[in-house]
Amino acid sequence: MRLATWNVNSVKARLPRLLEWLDEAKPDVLCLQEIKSTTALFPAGEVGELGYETAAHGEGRWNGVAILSLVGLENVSRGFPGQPSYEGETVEPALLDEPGLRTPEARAVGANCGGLRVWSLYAPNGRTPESAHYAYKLEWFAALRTALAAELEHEPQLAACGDFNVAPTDDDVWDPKLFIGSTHVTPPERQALADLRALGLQDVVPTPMKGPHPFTYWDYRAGAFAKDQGMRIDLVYATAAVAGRVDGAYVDREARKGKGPSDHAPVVVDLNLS
DNA sequence: ATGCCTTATTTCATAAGA
Repeated sequence: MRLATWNVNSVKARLPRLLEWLDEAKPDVLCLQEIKSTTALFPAGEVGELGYETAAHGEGRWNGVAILSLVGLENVSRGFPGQPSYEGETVEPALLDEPGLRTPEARAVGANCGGLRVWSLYAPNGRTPESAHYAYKLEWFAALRTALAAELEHEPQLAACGDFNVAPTDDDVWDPKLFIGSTHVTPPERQALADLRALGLQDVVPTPMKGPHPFTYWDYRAGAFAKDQGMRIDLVYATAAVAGRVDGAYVDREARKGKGPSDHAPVVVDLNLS
């Protein structure tokens, strides 16, 4: 089974490249993040022509996740139990009773695909360590840990894939000195990843294909991709039963090149599942 | 040090991303 995860930064803007990539890489299961589309407007018909079933979970302008599968798509979960809503200082108290405002953001969708329990996850950015968004990010990870712990009681083959918005180590950012004081590298964020690994999930580190670091994200600005000034924040966290069946894993940096790319590259994991 | 790009939207300006 070929499993992949890709933050596409708008499925609408990326649709030609998504279809091209599906046709070329032929993942059996693809987790998408930042679809920036409603569930209804996801181009399920277009990917369906390539044989993919779709489980989309979107909200419109921001966020949004999906799973595409050639090998079945069952027990779809939109969001996870206990997933927090953002209730930061930017929400007017008088609006807190508005329907929808406190609905959890579309940051998680799960499904069973060909014997594998798959999650497509888009962690909150956090903005700055002082921000309410940062506290929300840590709450989100804590709730995710609880939800995954419950599933792991009965799902030995599970892969939590997506844009975790945390670089696990200093080797996962192009210049650690420049990230001092920034989100994505703080000890509490890295501890949140360690807490997920403590559930028995293993970080499936991909091969970079070029250069020493398997970065998965490069800023659009300042020629960051050409200078390989990136970060590894798109991760596949797999149970031992899955991680022990990895035949290979790589970052498809070709997908970051050319006209109209996402700022993230896909991570591809080949599994030899029983 | 923001914002050297890019996206979507209550669009010709803003919010957000990481």
